[in-house]
Formats: sequence, C-alpha cells, structure tokens
Amino acid sequence: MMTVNEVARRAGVSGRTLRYYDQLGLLRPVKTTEAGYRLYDEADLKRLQRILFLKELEIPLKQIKPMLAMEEGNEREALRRHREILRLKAERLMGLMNLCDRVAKGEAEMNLDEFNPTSWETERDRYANEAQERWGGTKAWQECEKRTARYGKQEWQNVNDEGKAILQAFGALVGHSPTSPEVRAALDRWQRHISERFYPCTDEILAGLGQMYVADERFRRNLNANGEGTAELMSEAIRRRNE
Amino acid sequence: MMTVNEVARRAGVSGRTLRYYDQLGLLRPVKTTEAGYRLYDEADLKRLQRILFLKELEIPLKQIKPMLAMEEGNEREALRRHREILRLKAERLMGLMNLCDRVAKGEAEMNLDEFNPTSWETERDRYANEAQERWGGTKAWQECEKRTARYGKQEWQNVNDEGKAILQAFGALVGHSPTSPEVRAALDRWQRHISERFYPCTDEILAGLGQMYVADERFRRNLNANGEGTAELMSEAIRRRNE
DNA sequence: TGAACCCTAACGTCGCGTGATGGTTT
DNA sequence: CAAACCATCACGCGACGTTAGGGTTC
Repeated sequence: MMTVNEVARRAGVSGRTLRYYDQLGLLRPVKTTEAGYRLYDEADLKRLQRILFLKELEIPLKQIKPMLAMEEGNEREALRRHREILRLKAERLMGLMNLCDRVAKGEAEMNLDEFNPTSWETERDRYANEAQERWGGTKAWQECEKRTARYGKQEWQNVNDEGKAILQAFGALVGHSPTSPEVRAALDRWQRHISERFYPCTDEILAGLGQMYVADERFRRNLNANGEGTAELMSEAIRRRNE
Repeated sequence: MMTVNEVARRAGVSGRTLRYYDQLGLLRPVKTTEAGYRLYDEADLKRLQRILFLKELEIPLKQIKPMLAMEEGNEREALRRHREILRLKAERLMGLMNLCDRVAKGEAEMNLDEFNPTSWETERDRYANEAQERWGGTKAWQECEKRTARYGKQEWQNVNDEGKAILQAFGALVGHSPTSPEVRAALDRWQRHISERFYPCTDEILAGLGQMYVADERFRRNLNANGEGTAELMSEAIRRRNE
C-alpha cells in the first residue's frame, strides 16, 4: 500500500496528477483510509502504467477510460499497437533530425513538411476511434458515465458495499445448482444492482457479462475472491437462466 | 508574399496559430496590407521553421523568443543541439518500445522508470536556460519587452517609419567619413531612437550592435538594403565615435 | 510538539480551438 | 453579388500547477 506521493515518485508524475486522475475516475486508488488518504496497490500501479502508455500516444484522458475497458484481457494486442505507434513517432523524429542536417548544410530550401501531421497521428486516431466505437459509443457506456459522474464519495461507498454483498451471497451459494431458486434470486439482485447503479442491463448485456466473467482472467480472479467457483457459478447461472 | 492560410497549410499549423504567434510578437509578418491582411515572405517561413523546431523540443513559446534572438547568426550550432535533443527524445521512445516488449512477455514486473523525466528534458532545460541567462535575463531585454508589449499597431507603424527614415539617412551618407559631423548626427538619432522606443541603449550596447551589423550576415544585408556600404558605415561610425 | 505528510477547494496557465460578427478580394 | 478569404474580439478547454487553509501521522 502506497500513498499518493510514493506512487507519484515511482511513476515520475506529480501528486496533483494522481488526484486529478482519481477525480476523473481514471485511476481510483484501491482503498482510502478513514482520514481520506488514498492508498494504492500494485494493481493500481499496473493500471497507471497502461494509462501512461496511452498518454504517450497523446490520447486525451477522457478517451483513455473506455480504451482501458476495451483492452481488458487483451493486453498483448494492445501493447503491439502501442509499440507500433511509438515506432511511427520515433520515425518522425528521425525525419526531423534529418531535416536538421539538411538545413545545416544549406539544402532543404524551405521544407516544412516534416512538421506536418504524420502517419502516427492518423494511426493513433484509428486506434482511439476503434475503442470509442466499440465501447464508448454504446448507450450503456454513456448512461453509465452519466450516472456515475454524479456519485459522491458516500454514494460510491454504498454502491460498492451493495455489490460486494451480492457477490458474497454468490460465493456462499457455490455448490448449489446454477438453476436453483436461490441462485436465480441472487442473479436477479445482481442484474437490478447494475441496472439501478450503472446502466440498463438488458438480458443480452448480462449474457455478454456472463461470458466475460469466466473468459477474462482478471474478472474471474476478482469474482473468485468470494470463494473458488463463484465466477463459474455466475456464468453458468446466466447461461442457463431460461431453463 | 503569402497570406496566413497559405503559410498555415505549408507548415501544417492553423491560421489561428499564426495569428497567435503574431500577437505574441513571436512571428510578425513582414508586411500587412492597409486592410490589415498579414503577408509573409520566405524569411518569415524560415523563422517559422526555427520556431517549429524549438516547439518540437517542447519549449514554451515565451522562451522561444529570446532563444531565436540568441541563435541569430549561430544557426549551425543551434541545429546541432536541436538534433541532439531530438536524438535523446527518440531514444526514450525506443526505451518505451522496449518496455512494451518486456511487459508483453511478462517480464518487467512493475517498471515505471521509463516514463520518468529523462535526459532529454534536462538537456532541453540546460539549452533553454542558457539562452534565458545570456539574453532574456539582461535588463535591456526585459525593458524592451515591457515597452514593446504595449505598442499598438499604429505605434509600431510609427516606430518602423522612424527607424527606416534614420537608416535611409545613413544610406544617403555612404561615402562620407565615418567621423564626419553628418554621420555623427545620424548615429545620435539612431541611438536615441533605440533608447526611446526599445531599451536604454548605452554606449557599450551600441558598441556591441556595431560589431553585429557587419559580423552578422543577416543584419548586414538588411542594412545594406538602404545602399551598399550602409552597414559598414554605421559600424565604423560607432567604433570610431570617440576620435 | 514539530516536521513531514495528507486532504479539498478554487483559481491560474498555456496553446491554441471555436464561434460571432463584420470587412475585403475575386 | 456570391463565395471565399481575411480581420478582431472574446469565450472555452484540457491537463495539470499553484496557492490557501486546514487535518493527520510519525
């Protein structure tokens, strides 16, 4: 557990920056003490790393949020694209260095082309827009943004507590049949929770979530913190709901 | 002669940007029509190129102004340093690409060092501060900035006209002895002009200017537009003033 | 008990983008 | 005279920096 400035020093950013990211909901520390001190763990650091990568690509912070959501469980592919865009940026710098040489020698009469918006910016925009369209553009995402934006600290606390309680209930039900009434009830509570607190969670969306819970390593681990098998139970319950 | 947007397209910047640079006094077009249209020539383009180079180094626009003043007649050296800093920037990008690879492979546990402020920023600051201290820090410069900042369009016109008139007088005096009373009179007018309109021009400063007028190709050409030999006459007149 | 941390709230900065409104050129 | 430029305000913004004022931890 590290405090703001410890993280700040490690990452080479300012404390203010971290507080700003928190405010944007971009990087929320895993915990806060009762005095309101932010406490970050290793997972937060990892997220920060990914944020910094995207910032290197000069992507506006607002767009970074949905991009991180999309990249979940897809890191390898994401890193490949980051690398490619960085390469294009470096290439442009090479071009400028070259221009330096040519100007020094008196060649390159009046070449301003090298400064022009170049391939790397187009590539970056393609990347960012892709994410925007797949996730950020969906109604669900926008609705979620609208609602959560107005949550204060207290409300967040409540929302989190509610969520945890439901997941713990699931954890306690591991071993039951996924189609048992108890599990069905918990599932309904879960869907209502999401719908009320985040975005209208239709059955289709829920189905998508169900697949993610087991397919995505990160989600699975998180859910299974409530008891081994929780993720699988939830996923199965969702899949076989209409039986 | 090109209009704003023509220049803008050529350099890959916006028209607004050019107007902003004009407002800052960073890049003033060589002429303006009576309707107020900005007209740029090749020399302006060259200056713009140098500005864009410095902007690539992420130097604040305010600092660029004194730096350009310092670099005058020193372009080769300046370009060398630009190139070096660009190289360091590129190197950092390489480091980040490397980090991408290592993260993808699961190595590089939690490395945020690569994002830290690196050698290129220090190098850039050294460069910028050097200029700041040599020129921007001088009283003369600051005084000049303070005064010219308040000049409106009309006043600039007057100042320019006054200046041109004096230089034309010098041009008409080419052939006279540098120590002749007529030349002396013109020199006094010149010194007063600078002192009144820009900054207190002491004899020492004037002596420095006198050397520059012949040593610096750019100054010399400009002055000699008033008649071949004008620059040399002024320089000699200043040097031998106390005879 | 003091020094070294932490918090929020709120305003400032830089480099433009983006109208609104109106004159100029072709 | 319309279309395409140009001008000057003047407000807005993103990503923080920077006090100001006050609580917390060691």
